[in-house]
Order: sequence, then C-alpha cells, then structure tokens
Amino acid sequence: MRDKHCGLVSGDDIGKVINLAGWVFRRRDHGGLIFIDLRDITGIVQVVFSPDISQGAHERAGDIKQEYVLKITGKVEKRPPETENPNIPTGTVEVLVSSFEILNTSKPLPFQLDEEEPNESLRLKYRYLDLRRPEIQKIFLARHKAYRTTRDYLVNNGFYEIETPFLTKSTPEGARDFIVPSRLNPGMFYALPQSPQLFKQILMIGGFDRYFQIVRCFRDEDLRADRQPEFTQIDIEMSFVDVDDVLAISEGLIMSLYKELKGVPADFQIPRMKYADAMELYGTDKPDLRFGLPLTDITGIFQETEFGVFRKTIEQGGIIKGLVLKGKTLSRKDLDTAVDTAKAMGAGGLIWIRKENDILQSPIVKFLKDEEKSSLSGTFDLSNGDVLFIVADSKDKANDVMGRFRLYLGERFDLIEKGVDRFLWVIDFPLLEYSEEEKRFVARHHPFTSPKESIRNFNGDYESIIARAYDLVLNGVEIGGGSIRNYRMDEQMEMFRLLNIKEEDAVEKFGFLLEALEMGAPPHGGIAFGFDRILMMFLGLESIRDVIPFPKTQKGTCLMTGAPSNIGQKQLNELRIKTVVK
RNA sequence: GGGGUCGUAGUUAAGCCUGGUUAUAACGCCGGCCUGUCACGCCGGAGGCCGCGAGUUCAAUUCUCGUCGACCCCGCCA
Repeated sequence: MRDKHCGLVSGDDIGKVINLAGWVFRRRDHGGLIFIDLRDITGIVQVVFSPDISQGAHERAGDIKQEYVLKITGKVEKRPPETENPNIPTGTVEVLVSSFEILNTSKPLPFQLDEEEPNESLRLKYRYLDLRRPEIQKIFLARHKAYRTTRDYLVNNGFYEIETPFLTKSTPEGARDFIVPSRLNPGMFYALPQSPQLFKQILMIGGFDRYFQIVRCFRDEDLRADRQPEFTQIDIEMSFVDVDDVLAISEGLIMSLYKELKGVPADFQIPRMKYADAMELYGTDKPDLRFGLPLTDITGIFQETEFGVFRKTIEQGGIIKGLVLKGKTLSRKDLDTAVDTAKAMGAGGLIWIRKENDILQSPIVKFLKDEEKSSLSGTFDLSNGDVLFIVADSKDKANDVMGRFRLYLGERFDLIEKGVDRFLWVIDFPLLEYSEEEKRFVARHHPFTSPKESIRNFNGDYESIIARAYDLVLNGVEIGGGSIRNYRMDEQMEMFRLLNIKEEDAVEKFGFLLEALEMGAPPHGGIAFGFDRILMMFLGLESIRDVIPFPKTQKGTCLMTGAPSNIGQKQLNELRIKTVVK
C-alpha cells in the first residue's frame, strides 16, 4: 500500500515516484494550490496538489478534510528555494501528488489535535484521538524503548523472563485485593496479584537463579496522581545474593533506563541513607534531596525550659524539631500562612523565630531564657533575616509534620534545584511497625522480609529490628523497593509469630511457600520498580496517567469503555452472585 | 470516609467577586475568494439548557445549598 512512512521521506527520494499513506494533519488550501501535511507515527511530510501535476487530483482534493486517511501517489521533489521548512525533518522535500485515494473520511473531531490540550476527561473519552497527537505518541515510543532496555539489560545479566499467574490467591496482608469470582467453584474467588511476590520466591526455590518480569499489578486502593489500580512493575528476584548484589544490579538497570530515556550519560553512584537518618534529617522515608532544609532535633536545648508547650512535650516523651530558612524575606503574612499550613498538616502549632537586627523575634521569645536563645542562634547559625520554624510533638508526629512542611517551604520559596535528579537508596528499614488499627505489629515491607539479625536476639524491643529492605527514591518519590527474604522455615515462622499470625493461619494462607522453604530454598532477595512512575519521572510528566495508554480516572472508571459496568443477570447467575446495591 | 479546585458554543478560555443590555474572543465548522503555504491569508455565516436540581430575589451564568463529573490532597496504598 505504501513505500515509505511519511516522516522518513528524505532528499534520497528526490525524483522517485512513491506511495504514502497517513492522516491529514493540516491542510492549506490556496485555491489554485493545496498543501497537506500527511502524518503517521514517524512524522509529517508536505504533499502538494497542483493542477499543473494533475487537474483531477487537485479538483478532488478540495473535499479532503482534517484526519481523513489518504493514500497518495506522487513524485518527491526538492522544495523550491525559500519554501523549505527547517522546523520539520522532511522540510527540504515535498511530494507532488499525481493521484490519491481517500481510504477513510473523518467527522470533525471533538477536539483539535494540534492545539492546546482539552480537559483530561475529553482526552480519555476519545483516547484514540489523543493517542494520535505526536507528543503523546512520543511518550509511548519512549515506553516501548524502556521495555526493550529493561529486557536487554536484565537478559544480559543472566535473568530469565518468566510469567506468573494473574488469577491467584487472596493474601490478607497489604493492599486490598481485586477479586474475581470462580464460576467452577461457586462462592470462591481468585484475587488479582498485588505483586508476584510469592511466585518469584517460588521460582528461586525452583532453581531459576535470576528472574524478571515486566508485570501488571493490581491494588484496590484509592488513586492519586502517581497511583493507578493497575500498574506495571519491573519485578526482579535473585538467588544467592545479599543487599549489595541487588542494589548493584538495580543501579545498572536504572542507569540504562536513565540513559535511554533522558539521552544523557548516567554512571553516577546512588548514595545510601539509613531509614533512621532519613527520618531524623528529613522526617520522611523518601527524602527529596534536591534541596537542603534538614531538620534538627533541638530537644536538648530545652531540657530546663520554662516555655510551657516545650516543657509539656518533653515531659510526655516528645521531641522538638526545627529547621531554618535562610536568605528569604518573609512577610508577616508568609509566616501566618506557614503556621496555617503546618496546622493543616496535623501540627498542634508551628513556632517561628526570626532574627532581625541581631535580635530574635517571635511571639514566644519572651518565654525563652537567654541561654536557650543563644543556643538556637548557635545551632542554626542564625543571621539577620533567617527564620527558624519549630514543631514540638511526639517523635512520629513532629517528624511527619516537619518533613511535609519542609517540602512546602521547598516549593513555596523555590528552593528545588531544577533539571537535576537526586536518586537515593534508603536502607535499613525497620522490619515491623505497630498498627494502631489492628493492635499488632505488621510487616513494614512484607512478611517475607529477612531481618538483619535473627529475631531471636531481640527481646520485646521489636521495633528496633532492622530489615534487609531497601527503597529507591528519586526526588522524593519512591520508585522501587525490595528486600532479602527469609529462606528458612524457622525464620519465617518466627516472623509470623511476631506478626501475631497463628501457625494454622500461616499454613492456610502461605502453606505452599512454607513447605517450599523446607525443601532446599536458596538464599534469595529481590526488588520491584514502578515502571510507570519511572517513566513519569524520567520524562518529566505530572501524572501517571500520562504514561499509561488507557488509564482510569480517580474513581477507577475508564471513560472510553465505560468500565466498570453492570453485568447481566445471566452472568450473575452463572457465578452464583447476588448484588445488594440498587 | 474527609478537605479543596474546576465545570460557559465542537474545543480552549473571558465574564461571575459587585445579579439586570444581544453572554465575549480565538481555534474548529459551513459558504465564498486565493498557485508557494507550512498555526497560510482575506470576506461572510451558523453555532449556547452558562453540568444538573432546588433555594434566595421583581430578576440568577453570576449569590446559597444539594447533586453529578474531572482533577489535587488527607485517610488508604505490606
């Protein structure tokens, strides 16, 4: 049907008669002469309808409209001098049409492809039109390249690509499962995997040594700008490894992707930070290192304080944390807004202290002793104009609020370094965290994570157990995480014991894994990367929906297909399902 | 479950705060002219339940409440 793609017509074709096919992008009808930019996935080329070439073709070309699908036959010519278009790759040539065929017509589109983006719901409803836009196609070509880069890199490093089931078993820990009713087993349900976690461990026990999969995962949780109910992971598992081995392979993969997608050399080392340090310095387990503003624990300064708020906090075992904003001029309104912002983040209050004419100014300054004031000045090296922000609360709350308040200041006062990417490994996560809701310890990463030291060495102080778990963070966003797993039955059972999961429940839920651990399971560990998030970050996009061809809305619907939808009574009967919603 | 932003021709926006006239513009669409444009140009035209429903008012696109939808955030997301 065609000899070439539109965007690939070049000077080499001059003089040749070729067939092209594509969509009508723009038409410029001069009456006596009609120009059309013909578009396909590779780009656009100008085709010319002139009565000097074909009277008939020129006449019929008057009917051609935007987004018609054309097949044209014509001679490639060098453009006359002064009419070359340096803005497009094919701008030195044009195709003089001798004959053409309208392969399909098009109604006027609900939105223009070459203009300002219409609102997102319209784009999603007519996703096929949105996907025609060259800038959108660029994203999915990049996504395609990322699949290839991932496969090339991992295969070259001895990994085998193996598939795992989508129809699998519901696991109680972690995110809410999507469930699928089983017709053959009425009243029973499959669950879609939140990740192939157990299967990849089984594959290691199955002797495959190194596994990877670019795999869809499903989590029935609320959506966010960077969260979709189905998303893609680069899932990796390796045998006979420890933390450093997994991080090294991961760095290689991330660098390959960075290089491929950003087109810049990437051979930097990714720094590592312990979880405890991240919390202490940045109040979060995923610090954005594109700006400073570290938090400082100043509880020590106020041991003898007469200021009630601080004294009470300390008495109740809480902490006092501060951060200093330097070199910015803050109005009284800025300060008030800052206080409101911190309160909205859950702070009981936010105290600001400003140094002005070598004197500390603050609503609370009258409660502070001279030595407290000079300690603050010294600790934060306060100069005139600097503003110190302080929160006093429980340790977790103070860190959380100050961590988020730090991000607010970073954005509000434009402190974030532009055009740079700051990767960070956060390591040495706690194995457990206490769930107030469930009144028990839950796995911070997942229940199969191995502790750094045997759990038996800890007596009651379970929150201090360090896991061999790690997260990869980019500019304050988690883009991957994993751990070294328990590979011995006794260690895994210890873990379940800590999680207050009864042996019979553990057997009921994960019996196959526990059995497998008893039959020569090798030491193993792995990691999973959020493929969509990586693309979104590397391509500088705002939303995960931008890198997913057919994304869901925040309510989990697909505006193009109308999913989810009702199903007929017949289907419900087959599944033995009764619904209770009208 | 909670907090917030937005919803006006096919599209993108303005008007709304401070209620009242024919609801404005650009692009698109329709008709006409145009042989070197490339976001072609010029002339003319059509196109609106101002998301939906209540309320306040003599009068509501404008104010209030509710509702639906999209988006952002908190909770949630091992």
